[in-house]
Amino acid sequence: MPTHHKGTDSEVRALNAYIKLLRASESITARLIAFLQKEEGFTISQFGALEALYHLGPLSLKEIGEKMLKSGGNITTVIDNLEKQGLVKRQRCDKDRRVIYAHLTPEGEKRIGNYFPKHVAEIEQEMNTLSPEELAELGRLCKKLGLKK
Amino acid sequence: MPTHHKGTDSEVRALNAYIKLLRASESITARLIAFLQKEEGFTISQFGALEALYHLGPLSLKEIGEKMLKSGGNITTVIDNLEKQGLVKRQRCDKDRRVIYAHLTPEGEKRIGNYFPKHVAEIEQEMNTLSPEELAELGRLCKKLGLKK
DNA sequence: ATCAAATAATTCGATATCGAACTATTTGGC
DNA sequence: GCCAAATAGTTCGATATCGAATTATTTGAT
Repeated sequence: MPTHHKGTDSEVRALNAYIKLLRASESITARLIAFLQKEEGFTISQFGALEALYHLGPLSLKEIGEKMLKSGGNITTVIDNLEKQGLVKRQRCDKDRRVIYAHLTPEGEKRIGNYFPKHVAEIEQEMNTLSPEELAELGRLCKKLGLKK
Repeated sequence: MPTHHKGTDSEVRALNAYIKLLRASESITARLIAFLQKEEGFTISQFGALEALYHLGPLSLKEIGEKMLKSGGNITTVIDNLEKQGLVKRQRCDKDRRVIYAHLTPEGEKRIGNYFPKHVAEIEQEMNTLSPEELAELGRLCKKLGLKK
């Protein structure tokens, strides 16, 4: 058997908790992506962009990147692919011509508006293994971690 | 202002908890990836494969895919790139010639063996915002979620 | 008013990732 | 023993993702 890493107790506790956090997040998200794919054929990034535009209205590509925690080059690609599908349209800003806004087309609005409630229902199904109190506690602990740095 | 989704209380609780779970997992992982990139230049997938081989010994490509929850086609690519860098080597199995094992080269062993403790130390830094009791509770809640389905 | 620095978006090359089609090999039922 | 089905890996086309270089535009300091 190969040599294993020996950590301090504190490291072992941290590592175990992190692995479980990651597994939970990844496995739930994987099932949400599978559902999304089956229902609408959107990728998770396409869904993220559509959802931001749906809830916040037209956004610059930079703003979309900030919401989604993704690089500028990536947002260009994702919006390209949504525009090809006719779900989103670009519009250059008149005040500042460096900026380009993306907004939903009627078709895009319809598709995401139809899908979003199903997405939330799926999340509820995934999370309802936990009681309301447990959900609140999980939220509190995750918030503390996410704020780090 | 655009129209927002109205969900049941249960949906709202689930959605809020899920978003925090995702944010915590993504933001910690993003910082771990940045550190990994800076220290060793590995991608997260390369790290995942190296770490599995380091702790478990030689594995078939299929086994690596199962550990990493990734598709077969993806594992082929990741192992290709590690092999190009001379960190891993493929070896066809004699008993069952469909199977290919990957094993660390001495260079690969050295690189991952040197890096892994730093990785754990980073995780400890990230997670030590929470007390040992909170880490245990987080682990318990995440485990319950991950097991779903 | 001018020009350097900052900012927004795009492009490009590398890697990741999926899923489907394909190849090689093994296994199981007859 | 033979062939169909299962299994392991690869290939391919599409999308994602990063970070660095590039282009266009705006801003700020002098």
